[in-house]
Amino acid sequence: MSRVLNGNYPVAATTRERVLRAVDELDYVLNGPASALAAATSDLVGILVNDIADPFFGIMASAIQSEIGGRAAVRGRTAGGGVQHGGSPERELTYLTLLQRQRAAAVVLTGGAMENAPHAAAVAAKLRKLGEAGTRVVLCGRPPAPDTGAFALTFDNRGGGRELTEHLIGLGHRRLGYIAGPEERTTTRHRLEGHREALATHGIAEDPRWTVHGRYDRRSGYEATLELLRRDPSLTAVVAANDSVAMGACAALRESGRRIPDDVSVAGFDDLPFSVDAVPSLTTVRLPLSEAGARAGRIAMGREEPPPGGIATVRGS
Amino acid sequence: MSRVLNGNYPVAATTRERVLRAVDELDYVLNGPASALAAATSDLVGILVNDIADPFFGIMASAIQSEIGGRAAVRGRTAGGGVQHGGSPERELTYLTLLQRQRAAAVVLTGGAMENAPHAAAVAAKLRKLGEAGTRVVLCGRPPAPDTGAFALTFDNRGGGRELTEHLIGLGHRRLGYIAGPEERTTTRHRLEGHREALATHGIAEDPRWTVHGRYDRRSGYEATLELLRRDPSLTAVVAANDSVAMGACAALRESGRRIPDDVSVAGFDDLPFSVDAVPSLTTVRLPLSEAGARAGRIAMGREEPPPGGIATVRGS
DNA sequence: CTGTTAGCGCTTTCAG
DNA sequence: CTGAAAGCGCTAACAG
Repeated sequence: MSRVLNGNYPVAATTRERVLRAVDELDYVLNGPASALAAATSDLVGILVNDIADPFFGIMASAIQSEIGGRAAVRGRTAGGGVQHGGSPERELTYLTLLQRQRAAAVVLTGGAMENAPHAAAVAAKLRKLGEAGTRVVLCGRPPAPDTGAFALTFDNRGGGRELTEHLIGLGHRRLGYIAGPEERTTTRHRLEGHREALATHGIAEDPRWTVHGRYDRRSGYEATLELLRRDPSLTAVVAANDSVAMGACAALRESGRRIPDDVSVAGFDDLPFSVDAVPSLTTVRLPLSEAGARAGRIAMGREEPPPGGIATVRGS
Repeated sequence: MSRVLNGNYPVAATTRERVLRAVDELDYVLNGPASALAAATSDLVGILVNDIADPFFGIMASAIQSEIGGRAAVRGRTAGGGVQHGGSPERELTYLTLLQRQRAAAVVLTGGAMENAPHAAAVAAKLRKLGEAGTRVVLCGRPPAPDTGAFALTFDNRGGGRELTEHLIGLGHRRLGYIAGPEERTTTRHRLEGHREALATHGIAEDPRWTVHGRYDRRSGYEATLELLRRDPSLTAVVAANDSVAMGACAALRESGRRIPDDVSVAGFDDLPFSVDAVPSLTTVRLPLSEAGARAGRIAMGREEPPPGGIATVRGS
């Protein structure tokens, strides 16, 4: 009987005993879809990531998952694997619909959002609809989505970008290359804005040759660095969109015969586990991936009070 | 009407048109649980991983997912996140039951299995039951589970371990430390057996001081290396359970004032993306993570013929 | 505390 | 080709 299995109803100890034994003998397993249909809610929570092979998302997903104990469903946005075509808008919506179809109890969207206007509007509409249907929506490491009812735990990408560049400027650098992420992504834009703020603050004029866009992976960092060096061989520092890109940059610099950090300094973003082993070690901005993920997971489960106003910036320790 | 949405039934173009418009206007979304209940099958496929924050699993999961397009559900076995207590047996079974409850269309179990006898039997029983219920079960990077009906795509951990150690022996090493993974794991045992085979082949007597067990993470590699050096400071090579462990080993060696590879050689396993950036670069065994994952995904979807006999060893390229 | 009953929203027959 | 009807296995509400 459902009453004993769900434990949300008074049952005599003796009856419970009897039911439990029967369950055991027939190794009966509750039918999830039937429960979900009858109760009009499933206990699934969806986690949307760009690419689960990327530790940036893996770490957040792991933290979220550890908080929602045994009912996770991580769904990749882009396929990852072979063709890494960056976050594909259609797929993001498709996955959201899938979760909506499953009547998910909660959905956590991780990482930066795409800024393509129509797509952003479509996602916002979808989030609102999910919220109305009773699904808790949490944005983790992603900017707020106004008027959707979604809770947001954001990172201070702009501030991080600014501090990183200020650090390099403090070291005496005046010609800094910048390898940005894909265009039309909030993460890309915010980090770049922070970088520019730092330059402006210190009266360094921007040179358009010093910025190049790429993907968030190592190969892209390698190629972009080659391009940067071609455009201006006198650069003394390279700021990368994230740590993977920074690793690619290091490889390209080494191949070009430059020593790090003697000839050129390299800076990254995210502070992924492998960064500490880069030799010589990388300057990078630590993002509280685990902390944010854990908190997002708890909010998704309704076990933690959402931040006042529904929005909070999670700071590194 | 379900007939047009599922497209598995002849419908007049005009009727379809009418339905589609209505769907659009009401932004109607199919009720997943209801479909699953009525049809007695869901289209979910579960992916079990030890720790999604570990790129070893992330890469496989990504590849699997890219093949099952839009119906993945990655479920972590151990929580990952903070306390990395290795794969917990109970949780593995719990997740399997969860998938069984959801009437998953398929389940992919990734990575090594635990060798604890009662637990292994319990898992085998569960897999058999899943298979009987019509769920396709695929083991990816995991040894076969006899008589369960599960398909297995295994890695040649033993052969890889052997070749790795032979490579080091070929370089002239005679005193090799070995940092093994957690005990009672197939992966750990197979790699270690390969290592020992290589030693035996070349007439090198094993010294019990040279082997130490740890976890599959960087910190463990760091600590184990310190222990190894304490036991025998004259080691000239360290073979690690995987690349993360190898990174920790490198750090410990450097701190102890040893140069790599001049004083001590280090070897890893898995060939994860960051390994290439370890300087000087790490000798490591490439595991076909993506290839195996992709194939496992296709088999799970019924889009690829399972290997003859249900078992295949996936080889690196 | 416990037995009974009416749906949940779909898929799948079975007749038109 | 299309309408109608019978469940799928469970939960929740209602009487005992």
